[in-house]
Amino acid sequence: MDEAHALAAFAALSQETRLRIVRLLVSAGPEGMAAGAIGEALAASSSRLSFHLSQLEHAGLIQSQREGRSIRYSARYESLSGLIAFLMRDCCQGRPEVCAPAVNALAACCQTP
Amino acid sequence: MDEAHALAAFAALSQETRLRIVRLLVSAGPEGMAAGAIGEALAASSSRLSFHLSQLEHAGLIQSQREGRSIRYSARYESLSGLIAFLMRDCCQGRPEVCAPAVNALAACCQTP
DNA sequence: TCAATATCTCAATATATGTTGAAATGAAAA
DNA sequence: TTTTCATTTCAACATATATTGAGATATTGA
Repeated sequence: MDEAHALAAFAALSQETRLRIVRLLVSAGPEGMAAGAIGEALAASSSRLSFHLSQLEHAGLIQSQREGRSIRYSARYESLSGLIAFLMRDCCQGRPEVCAPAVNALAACCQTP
Repeated sequence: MDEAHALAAFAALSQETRLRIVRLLVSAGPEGMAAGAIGEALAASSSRLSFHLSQLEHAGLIQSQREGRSIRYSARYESLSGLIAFLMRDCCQGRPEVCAPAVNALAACCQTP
């Protein structure tokens, strides 16, 4: 993850519809969801949804795969990880207590059974 | 961290100068840096810097404290943690391997001695 | 108090972004 | 091979954002 990619990713995440799409896909897991299902979940028109999905894909935050008539979108977890790592790089400088809250906050998501 | 705050934070991070400021302050530690030192490090004019610092502060990503003639800015680590947690909420759905890369990427920042 | 330093505010300008609705594309089923 | 379904493209419009330079405000030291 370099600065240009991080900027594109943050810009993509700074729009309501797109942030909702990403969060929906993050919680949908690696299987993702068909575009139509996403649009239904978010009450977005097809052209609006398509516009935002394409922005997210260009930013590298999601990926797509055709499946019959539908197109299935899923979160790219590696990009999200990379973005987080880029933002927090060198956060400690030898004092882990500084960024421990961030580490714990993220680790907590893995303990929701 | 709610959606509105997350959107404001991502919008703040989606601009080159502001992303650089945040990363500079993240690695500067809790003591932060004076506005002048930030401007010097980033080669930004005073009005431009002031504009972006104020956006970042409004977004809750940094905080300021006057110190004599200068104003010292520092990263708000709790906000960054909250943002990460908001983005990745429910990423696992019982399958920790899905978001383990993100957890590891962040934890790695604390092991740079 | 006066001058110097540090930072902020404002107005003008330029640029980028999101929404809508209609029409086009592409794949599958009848 | 025509129809149906799912998604994308396009143009027009409205809105938001970043930069610049000049001037204003606040704090300190002479």
